[in-house]
Amino acid sequence: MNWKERFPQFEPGLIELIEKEAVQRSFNAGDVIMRTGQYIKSTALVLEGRVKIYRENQDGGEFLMYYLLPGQACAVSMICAIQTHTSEVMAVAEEDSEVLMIPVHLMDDMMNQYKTWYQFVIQTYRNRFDELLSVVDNIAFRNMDERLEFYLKRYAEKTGKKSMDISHQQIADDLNSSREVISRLLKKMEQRNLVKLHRNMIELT
Amino acid sequence: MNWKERFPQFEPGLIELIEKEAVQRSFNAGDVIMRTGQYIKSTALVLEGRVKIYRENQDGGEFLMYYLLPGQACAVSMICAIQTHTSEVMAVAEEDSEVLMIPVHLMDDMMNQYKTWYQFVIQTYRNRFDELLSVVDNIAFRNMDERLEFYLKRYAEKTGKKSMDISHQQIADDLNSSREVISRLLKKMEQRNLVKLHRNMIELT
DNA sequence: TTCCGGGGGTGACAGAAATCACAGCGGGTA
DNA sequence: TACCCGCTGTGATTTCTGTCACCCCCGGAA
Repeated sequence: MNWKERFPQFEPGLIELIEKEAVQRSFNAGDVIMRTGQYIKSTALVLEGRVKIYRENQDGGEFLMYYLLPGQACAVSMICAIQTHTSEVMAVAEEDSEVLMIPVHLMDDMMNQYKTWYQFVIQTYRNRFDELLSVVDNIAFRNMDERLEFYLKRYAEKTGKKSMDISHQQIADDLNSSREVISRLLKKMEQRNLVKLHRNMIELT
Repeated sequence: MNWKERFPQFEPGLIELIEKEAVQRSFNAGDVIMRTGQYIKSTALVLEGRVKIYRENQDGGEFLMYYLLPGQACAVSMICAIQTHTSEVMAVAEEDSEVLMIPVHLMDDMMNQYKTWYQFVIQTYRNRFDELLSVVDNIAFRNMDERLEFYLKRYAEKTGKKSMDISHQQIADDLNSSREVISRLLKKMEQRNLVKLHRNMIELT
């Protein structure tokens, strides 16, 4: 699939510029696309696959904030590009993914010259901001059992799948919890007929 | 103080437009400037005082996200203005405050016509996004004792004061915790010589 | 002065979650 | 086949936090 079909709203001049200056990169499932603290040279637009954005702390803890789907962009890379120049988050490919990398030095001109780009950036800020607000809701107001349900439900929404190939340990990492807690909560959910548990796979019902 | 001195970066045409269309409003300490779910008619720029932005949940819980100081604006009111049309947060004046209200129907034109406004909006998104990231850090990775320390330290930074006129109950509300927990943690901080406790007042040392 | 309500201290307890310990199971590899 | 390692289940224990009960203290109002 051609990348342009992911961004039909872009105007011709912008498409031409991106065509000339941007680089398309492929990542395998599990690859780290961007590390916390890494110098940011490009803004990333997702073309195919699915990317998870994590917040990390010093002690090796990590916390899944949200997903990026095809047609979406990393708001953080747009922000960091101009402010701090190093990434505040980690981006990981959850599936094999295609990503379009646009050098940050072009951002200013693109914002000024191409209205469709400007609208895209504003829209990206808005969507990610909204998403961050619901992340705050979850960790500020909800217990782990509700956060786990939200986690599974969101996965189903984002992927359209009703089964998840994932270990309890990975879920615990995403929620910054521990494997035992997640196992126990999943068992309770199974007793309530919300899920069926298998090895390395969870069926959502 | 004239409002223009708070926004020296604005260009003449923009100042003229704001002068003509915006309304300046005064709030007393404790006044609610905007409620969750309220229809948004204006974008708010803070001229004087200090405004606290809260996220609320259905059960009456609230959670302080960040402060707005003079010269800053509510990113949420910019976002909601166009997307959902109702506020996702609550804004409360912590001190007597002056706020400039700009009707949202002007936003589109202002973004297009006035580069200094556009830059201001982008900058606002960035700052609030960064602030939200550190909020996520705190509640995702830190225990209540560290969150309390962050809360006090941030207050000192934002106000430049080294004493806080506030009850333990109000702190508990801001952190979505309970009065007893905050009292106990403050006592421990006092034993470590980080604070001195008084009635309705905390001295930061 | 007395009364009363809000602020603050403290112990007892309950529930959520993290941690430790250990056992069974399954799938891949030597 | 035998082995190993990662995934899962489960009990015991501890820590953190929220909740309940009850106390005293202060300051303003009557």
